[in-house]
Amino acid sequence: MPFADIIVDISIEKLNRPFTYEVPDSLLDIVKIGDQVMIPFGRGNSLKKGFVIGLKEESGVEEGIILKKIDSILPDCGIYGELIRLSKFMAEQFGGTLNQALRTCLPLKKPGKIKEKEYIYRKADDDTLSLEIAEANRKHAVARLRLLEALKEDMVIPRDIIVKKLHVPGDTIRKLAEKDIIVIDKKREYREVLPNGINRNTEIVLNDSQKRIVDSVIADYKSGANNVSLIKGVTGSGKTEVYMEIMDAVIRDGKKVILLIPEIALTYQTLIRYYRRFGDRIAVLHSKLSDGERFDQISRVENGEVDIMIGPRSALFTPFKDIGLIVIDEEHENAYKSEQIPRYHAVAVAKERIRMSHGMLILGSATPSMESFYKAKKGEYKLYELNERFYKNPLPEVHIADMREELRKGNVSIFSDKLDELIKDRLNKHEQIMLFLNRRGISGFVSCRSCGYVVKCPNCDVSLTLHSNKKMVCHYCGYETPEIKTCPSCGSKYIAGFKVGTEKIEELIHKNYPEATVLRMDADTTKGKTGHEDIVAAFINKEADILIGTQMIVKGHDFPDVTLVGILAADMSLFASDYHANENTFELLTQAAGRAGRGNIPGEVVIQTYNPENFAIKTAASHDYNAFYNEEIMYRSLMKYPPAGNLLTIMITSDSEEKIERLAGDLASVIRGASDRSVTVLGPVDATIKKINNVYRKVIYIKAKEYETLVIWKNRIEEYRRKTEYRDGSVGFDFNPSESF
DNA sequence: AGCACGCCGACT
DNA sequence: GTCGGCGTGCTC
Repeated sequence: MPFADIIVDISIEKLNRPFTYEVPDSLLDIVKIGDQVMIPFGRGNSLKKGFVIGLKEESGVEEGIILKKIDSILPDCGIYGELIRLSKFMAEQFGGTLNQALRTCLPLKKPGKIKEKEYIYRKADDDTLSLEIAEANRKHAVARLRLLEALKEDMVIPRDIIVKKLHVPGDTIRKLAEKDIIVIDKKREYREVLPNGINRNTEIVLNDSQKRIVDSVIADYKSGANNVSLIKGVTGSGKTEVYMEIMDAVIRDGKKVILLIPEIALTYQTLIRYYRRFGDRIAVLHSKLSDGERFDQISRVENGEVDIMIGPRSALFTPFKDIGLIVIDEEHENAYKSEQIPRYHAVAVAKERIRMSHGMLILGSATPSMESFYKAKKGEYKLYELNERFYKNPLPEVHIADMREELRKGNVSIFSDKLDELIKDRLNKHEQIMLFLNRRGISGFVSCRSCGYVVKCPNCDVSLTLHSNKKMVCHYCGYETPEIKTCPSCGSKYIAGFKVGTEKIEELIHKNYPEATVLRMDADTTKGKTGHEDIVAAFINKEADILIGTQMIVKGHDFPDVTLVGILAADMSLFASDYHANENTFELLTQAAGRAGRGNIPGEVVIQTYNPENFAIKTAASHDYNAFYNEEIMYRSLMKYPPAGNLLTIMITSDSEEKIERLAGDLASVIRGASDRSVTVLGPVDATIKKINNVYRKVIYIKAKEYETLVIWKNRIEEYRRKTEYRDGSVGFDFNPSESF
C-alpha cells in the first residue's frame, strides 16, 4: 500500500480531513492504520504530527497535486492508535463520516490550562533551622518566625496556606529561598471533582449469590475469555458490590476499568461508593464538568494516575492502554444510544473495545433490555441473576388503579381513591412519598379517558400521532386518518391527547393536601451545576413530604424513607409511537416501583392507568420480568423488530418540500429496485417532526434479519449518493433507533 | 494553527 | 520606490 490517508493535528477544525501522503519505500509494509507519523505539512513543510487513518493502492488525488512523503513513524502511539481504529469501526457500523467518528472518539482535547500550585519545601536540616529560628526571634521577625516554626512540623506546605493562613509576605519567602533555607517548587494540580475526605472502606461482605457471580466472572477473566456477561439483579440486590469486587481483581492484575453509568444516575452518592473502595485511583467524566476539569481528568489518565474511569457513554473513549474490563450499569438505559452522528450504541462500541484489548464486558440491569436478554438466552452472553434484595426486605406491594373506573365513579381528579387514601396515610405517619409523572413519549397520542382505547395504526401496531393538521399519522408506514372526536370503542367524547405537567401536579397537591411540603424535580428546577443534587439532598434530609418529578427521580437515587410511590400516568410511555413503547414502560414502572420501601419499612406503589390489562403494566406490577420478556419477544419476532431483526432508519433532509418529495421517493424506489427478499423496505414517510428549522425530513426504514445486511445497505446508499445528484441531498442513518423519527 | 501571499500606508 | 501592517486562504 504505497499511499496513506493521514489526519493532521485533529484539534484544528479546518484541518479535520485526511491528506494523502506517499509511503516511502523504507516504510512500506511497516506503517499501519492508527500509527502516529511525522509529515511535512504546509508551505513551510514543517514537520507535524499526524495519524494514519487509511492505506490505499491508488493515491486518488487530482492531477497536478504533488504528494509528499511520510517522514517517519513515531514509536508507540499506543492508545490513540486504538481509538482511531475504533473510529473506523464506528463510522462503518453506525454511519457518518470518519471525521465525525474521530471527533467522537478523540474529543478534541482543547489544550486546557495546566493549573499549578506552589509549594514551599524545607531544605535546611534541623540544626540550621533552629539557628534560623533563634535569629528570627532575636530580630523580632515575626512573619519569618511563623513560617520557620511551621516548617519544623511539615517538610512541605502549600504556598497559599503560608501566605493566607500564616500571613507571611512574599518578600520573606523569597529571602528565605535565597538563603537556601527553603525551596519553592511548582507542582501540577488537578481540579478537584471527586469527593474529598471520605473514609476508605475496602471491607465488603458478599452473600453467596454475589460470590458465585464474582468467582465465575473472575475465572472467565483469568482464562482470558474476552466475553460478555449480563447480570440481571433486582433493585437493591447488590450489583454494585459485585462490580467492585470484579473491578478490584482486574486492577490488581494491572489492567484498567471503564464503568459506564447513565448521566442521570452519576451522582455524588454513586461516586462516594466507588471512592470508598478505590480512593483516588478513579477519574470521573460528566457533562457538568468544566473544560478545565475535563482536561485534568484525561491528563490524570494519560499520566497513569487512574485505574478506573467512571462516566457516561463518552467515557468509552478514555485513553486507557490496557483495558481489562468494561462495566455498563443500567444497561437498558436509552442514554447509551447516541443521538448524534455517529449514532452508536455504547454496548456495541464496548464490545469492540474489549475485543481490541482482550478484556471483558459486564452488563448490569434490573430490567435488561430486550436486546441483551435475547442474546443472553441465545447463549451469546453469560447470564447471572440476583433475585433477592441484599437485606431480604420484601418487594413493595403494587396496586393498579383503573382510572376509567375512577371516572365512572365520578372522580375526575388526577389522583385515584387508592392513591389519595395512601397519601393521607403517609402524611399522617410522616413517611415520604414520591409522585412520578411518566412523560416519556408525550408526542400526542390519542386516548380515551373513559375506556382507555388508544388509536393505533392498522398496519404497524404503533399508536398514531396527532399532528397539528388535525390528522392522526403513523410514521412507520405513513398511514393517516382524520382526528376523531368520539371514541370508536365506547362512544365517549372524552378522547383527546393527554397532557399534564409537574407544575400542575404540585398545584393540585397544595390544594388537596395543604399541610404537605413538596419538592419538585424537573428540567426547570434542576438548572445550574448543583440543582439536581440540591433537591436530592433536601429530600433525603426530609425537608419535604412529597417529591414530584419525571424520569429523573426514579433513576439511581436512594431515598430510604420513601414508603409510597405514585405513578401518575403509567400509560404515557405505552403509546409512544415506536416499538420500544412496552419495554420502556415496563422498565420505568419497575424502576419507579423499586424506589418504594427500601429501608426497613415495606413500601407500597400505586400505578394509575387507563390500561390495567396491558401486559407491560401487569407484569411490572407483579415484578415479573420473565413474563414481560416472553410476551414482548413474541411481538418483536412477529413484527421483525429488534432484537428479533434489525432496523435501519434512513433520514432524508432537504430545505425544499418539492425536492424532498423527489429525493426520498427516488431513493426509496432505488432501494426497492435493488433489494431482495432479505430486506423489507418501508416508506418514505414524513418524520414525526416533519419540518425543523425549515428543513424538511422524511424517513425510509429497512428491516433485515442480520445487522450486517443493513451495514451493506448503508454503504450502498452512501455510494449511490456520492455518484449521483444526491450529493446535495442530506441522508443520515440510525441503526436500531431508540426513538422514532 | 502556521505560513505565505497580497494589497495598502509611511519611511530610509 | 520598498518595508511592513495583518487580512485572507490554503495546507496532500
